[in-house]
Amino acid sequence: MPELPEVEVVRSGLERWAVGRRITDARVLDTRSVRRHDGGAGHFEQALDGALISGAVRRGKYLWLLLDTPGSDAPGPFPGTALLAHLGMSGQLLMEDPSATDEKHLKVRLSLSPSPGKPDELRFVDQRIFGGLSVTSMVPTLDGLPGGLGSEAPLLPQEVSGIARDLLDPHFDPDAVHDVLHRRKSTVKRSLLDQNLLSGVGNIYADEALWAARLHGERPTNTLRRPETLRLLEAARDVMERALAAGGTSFDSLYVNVNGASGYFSRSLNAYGREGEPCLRCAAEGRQTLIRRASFMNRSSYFCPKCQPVPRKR
DNA sequence: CCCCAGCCCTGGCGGC
DNA sequence: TGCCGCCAGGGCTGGG
Repeated sequence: MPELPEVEVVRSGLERWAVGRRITDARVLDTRSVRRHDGGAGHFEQALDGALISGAVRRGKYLWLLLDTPGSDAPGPFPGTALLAHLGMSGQLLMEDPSATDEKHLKVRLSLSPSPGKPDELRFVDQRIFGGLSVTSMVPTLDGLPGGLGSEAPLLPQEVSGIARDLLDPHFDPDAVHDVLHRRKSTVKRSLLDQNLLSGVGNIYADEALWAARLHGERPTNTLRRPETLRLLEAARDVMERALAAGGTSFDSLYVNVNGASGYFSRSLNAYGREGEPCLRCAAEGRQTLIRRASFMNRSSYFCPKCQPVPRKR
């Protein structure tokens, strides 16, 4: 289940292996993987044909390849287009030699212009088809700041324009997030997962960040004090940075990075998935407390009832 | 503004 | 042994 660190691993891989090369052929093998593309699979293929990949950019869990398309105006104020990708639950972007056997769930194949020492195919593989690709137009960012990591241009794919900056973005503003939270009538975990407030945090890292910051996910946001918000955001950033340093965390064996190496990292999580197991912080302090699981938005939340006390009903 | 249910989808797994 | 139903996940839509 790729979350932000895994997507960043993919982005940096694409920057190294795909940027500067031209797409010489695009083939959609399963139209469901391009269902969000306006105009259908044929148009998707046509839009990529001959395009030069000039950058690899990410915001939250969205990543995109900047395209210079032949026949369009030369680089300049014209925003251009991008190949936008979301990996969903099980998406992979793999650089492969064309002779490599097709993956069972191969959905899209892009042939790239030859480049010494680099594989010539970029493949999109996706078992569960929650992810997808589309070719989309770029629009200006509202704040005039760079659209994401990997580009200084103040531009974003149109679909990403409503997605907030993520915790690894140099322009992320924690104080502004606190101000919104304090005004908002909601709860902390729900807001952590709100991609319009901050992006890139999924269910796993939300639980890990809450555990690290000793906050309960049902805590009303309007009771948060600024230091608590900053502690929580810092914890979330820290969890993601550590995962990124390790090459991307995932305990889903489906996930592999852009070079095909598994991003699996067997570091034990502190909260997520640990129902009935001891809270490690409590154990270190000489207590035995068991991690609890609760239903949340058709998913699960894991927390320590001692370090993360359930807020009183108001 | 906020919340929730439902949908997209596959395959692993538990239960019978 | 096989079949069925449940579960996991993010993002989006539409309705309350």
